[in-house]
Amino acid sequence: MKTSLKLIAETLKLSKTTISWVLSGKGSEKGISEDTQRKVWECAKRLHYQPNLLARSLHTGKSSTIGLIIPDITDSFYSKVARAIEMEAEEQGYSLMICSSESDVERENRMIRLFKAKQVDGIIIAPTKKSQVEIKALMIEKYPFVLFDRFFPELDTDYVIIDNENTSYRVVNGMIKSGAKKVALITTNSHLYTMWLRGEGYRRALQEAGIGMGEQLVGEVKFDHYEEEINYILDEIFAHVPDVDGFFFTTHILALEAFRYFSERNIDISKGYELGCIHRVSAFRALAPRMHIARMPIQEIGEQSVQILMDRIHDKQNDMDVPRAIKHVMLPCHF
Amino acid sequence: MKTSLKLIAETLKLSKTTISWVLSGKGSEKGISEDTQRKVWECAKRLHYQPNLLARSLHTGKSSTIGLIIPDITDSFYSKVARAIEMEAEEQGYSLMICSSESDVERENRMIRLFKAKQVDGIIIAPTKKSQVEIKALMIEKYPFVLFDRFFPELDTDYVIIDNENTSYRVVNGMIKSGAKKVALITTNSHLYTMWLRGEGYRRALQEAGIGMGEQLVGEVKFDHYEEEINYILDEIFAHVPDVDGFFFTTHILALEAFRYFSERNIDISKGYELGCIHRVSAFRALAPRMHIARMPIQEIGEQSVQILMDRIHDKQNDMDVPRAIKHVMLPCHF
DNA sequence: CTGAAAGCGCTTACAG
DNA sequence: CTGAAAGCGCTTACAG
Repeated sequence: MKTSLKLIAETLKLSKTTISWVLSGKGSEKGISEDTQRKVWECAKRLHYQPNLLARSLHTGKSSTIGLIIPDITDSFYSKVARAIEMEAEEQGYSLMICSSESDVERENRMIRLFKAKQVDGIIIAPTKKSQVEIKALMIEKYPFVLFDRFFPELDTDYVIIDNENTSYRVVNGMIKSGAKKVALITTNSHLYTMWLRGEGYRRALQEAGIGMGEQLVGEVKFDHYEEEINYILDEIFAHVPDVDGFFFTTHILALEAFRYFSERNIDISKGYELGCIHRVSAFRALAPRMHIARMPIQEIGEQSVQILMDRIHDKQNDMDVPRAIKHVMLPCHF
Repeated sequence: MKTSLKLIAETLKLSKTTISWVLSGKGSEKGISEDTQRKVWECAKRLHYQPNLLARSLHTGKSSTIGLIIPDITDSFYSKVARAIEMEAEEQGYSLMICSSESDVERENRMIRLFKAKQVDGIIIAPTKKSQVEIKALMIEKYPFVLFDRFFPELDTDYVIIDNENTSYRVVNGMIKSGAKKVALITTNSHLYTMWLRGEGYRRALQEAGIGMGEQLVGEVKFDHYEEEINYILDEIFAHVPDVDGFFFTTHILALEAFRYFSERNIDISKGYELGCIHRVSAFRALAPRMHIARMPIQEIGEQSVQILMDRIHDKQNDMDVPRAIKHVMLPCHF
């Protein structure tokens, strides 16, 4: 038989109440004798008692668990944020459930519903473009949640993002300062506001420098088949702008794929080209030590997301009538 | 008020029982009139009813959830296996909780206890070397679990691993066939049986080829500070064996770090060197397209781990007296 | 065709 | 100092 409060109570001929008080550390506070307390602890240990957290949560109405939904667990950016969130949550006494939406709206919606059904206390989401149905439901129900990395300008939710426009601007600016005159933009998913902003920063940098831009320097990669498509797109750029001397990648995934292309085409990018990218992966130090990189503030994203969520959770549990203001956190990248 | 069975029952002036039957799809089976069923569904939808899975699990004794513990969620191998496991589990009607042990035994033990307290139906673990306390507890309690990637030869548990010895052998053999004569081994964590076996494969390949080996060709990197240590270790190898012409890395992380070293030292590994590695990351296609790589059978590891766990879970739920035999699955890598 | 009742394992007012 | 009792939201034998 599984060890439960009841079993301990019967063994010791005490009530479940007493056992519960002692084991939850309220023994002395409730005035239970030292002697009894010792016996209870001893017995719990002997029978390897493990409280059933489901039962506890069912009663208390809180699970001390938060859910995290990311588009892709194998993406180094998201997995690093996941780790930061896990650490921060743990510090706050919460455990984390991680799910991957695989950038699939339906999957993401399912995950949100599942988290709610499992009574997580709050949810952190890096949403997919069209995920509004369940997100709106969360808003209506006042279910604690916070978005990160991506958000919906038309929805008034908490979110934690990086300053995409300015980050891009600074990276591209650095490339120009280093001598690049014809900088190409390699990007993807521009329908995401986050990605669109990265394009804006690129454009502003070129404009300010009085450097020409144009359709021919912009490569929009469809993310579904980026491996093949990037070949075509880079080929096109080289064909139309033979003197291209810089590539700004809006994500590390595109950059890595481009390196594969350069290698296959025997293009030596170590001279004559300036490269730029948002988010650093370790391979870059070998592939392109001189690349202009904006490092994601992983730690800060994790901490802020958890912190905001904690506030929402506590507000809800304390039944605040006047909710605190929506938080929009925009973090700078590291250079 | 939160929508519950009770609320629907009161609204419809029916019993909770009826609502429960209908909503769990057993309406017709239990002979509940079409009309009532329609009403129940309509009402549930209107009130946005979401069953409380905690309550259900508490009653049924199963949570339809499995736990996964990996040493590092940001490691591309583990995160890919995690994704494979998530997909496979979902197909079996289970959802997944992922935790990272950060290669910390105490953390891992805590995670195992937490999973049990949350009543997950089973656990999949890529264990840290010394994690035996809670693993043994799982064995004693007959709690369903399966190890992957790493295992304990002295413990009789289910596990899914790759054929480490033979994989290494084949990679190094390929390097030798391509002309390498002085192949260095760059490895780490050799106290892990898994890693030790990879060294064994290397040694067998050299031996069979009648190629000399020796202390000077073996670099054991302490994993804690591998970034700095690999510099020292590679420097040593070049110093003592100037004509070294091959490097076999037992993990992709070491290989990536070595590429950074080669780049910093201006060593052109594209000629005159054979390289080998277990597990492929996308950067390799740009860094060293000719590298000899054994690709991890990610999908198979995920599927097999989940499958074995499912069997254990079902056996337990059906109270099998005669447990089925322990499963040791050893998968080949892809070449 | 439908319902009353017990129970999963906890917590927590309330009572003495 | 300790206990009896209710309740969290479900499911499921049992009864009619």
